[in-house]
Amino acid sequence: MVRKPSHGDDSGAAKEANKERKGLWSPEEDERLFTQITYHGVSTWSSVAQLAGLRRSGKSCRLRWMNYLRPDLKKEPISKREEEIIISLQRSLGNRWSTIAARMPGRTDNEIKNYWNSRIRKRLSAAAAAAGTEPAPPAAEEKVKAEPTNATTAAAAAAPADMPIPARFPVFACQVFGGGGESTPSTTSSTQQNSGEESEASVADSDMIHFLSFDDLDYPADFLVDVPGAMDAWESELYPANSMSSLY
DNA sequence: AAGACACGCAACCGCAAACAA
DNA sequence: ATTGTTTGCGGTTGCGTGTCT
Repeated sequence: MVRKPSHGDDSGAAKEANKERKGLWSPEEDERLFTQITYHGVSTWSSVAQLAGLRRSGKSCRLRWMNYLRPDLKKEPISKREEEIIISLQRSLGNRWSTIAARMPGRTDNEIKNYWNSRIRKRLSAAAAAAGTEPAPPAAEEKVKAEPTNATTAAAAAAPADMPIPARFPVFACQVFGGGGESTPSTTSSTQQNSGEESEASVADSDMIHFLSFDDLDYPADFLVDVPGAMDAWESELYPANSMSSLY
């Protein structure tokens, strides 16, 4: 795969004009895509590309929107706290980056995957090498369902016996576009409603993006994923349809 | 100052699942 | 039931940039 730094540079030939563009996105392309989705939403991604006048595949448009243009993305670097969450979720779920990302508001699967591959994995490997042990293998699907693991036990031990599973884990409330109606992109139209105060807050300030990040929590990262049922309880309360991916 | 190297990140690819005709 | 299309995911690649020698 060869990817040229081609943005804005279409070497002119007429037959090239109909060719799909690849490579980095230009600011103009970003603007076209953003405007198209903001004002008209998404029916199919290939139609978005067409309507926006972009010579990009629908797939490429989707990726650009999901990983870069989406207004609800966090721009700041991944925090220490978030890193703990990633490590913990990866241990429980394996390399299911989209599932992990769904539990980390404002973060994308690509971002988390990159962060894992470029930083955490190396660090864990180095630490394991220093300790003379193999790095822990990615969690298998069965591991999640299996008997409590050492990590689980450790986390359970770390959490006070009487620590209740919080009624509500950190709430992700995102209402990007005010007003609704036609101008509301379909990509956000399925934003889940939360019960209670958070949902009211998100509606009250409808042009703002609200996050209550993991950093606001007092619970240890392990606790979020290792206490059996905790995540499910959280997820099912916030997302009754059990469809985290429908957020986007 | 310049070349080599390492790292982070954006974006591609292939595949599988979901959906529509 | 079958076929074609679209979407979503995870793995991978390679460019751009910072750091080191």
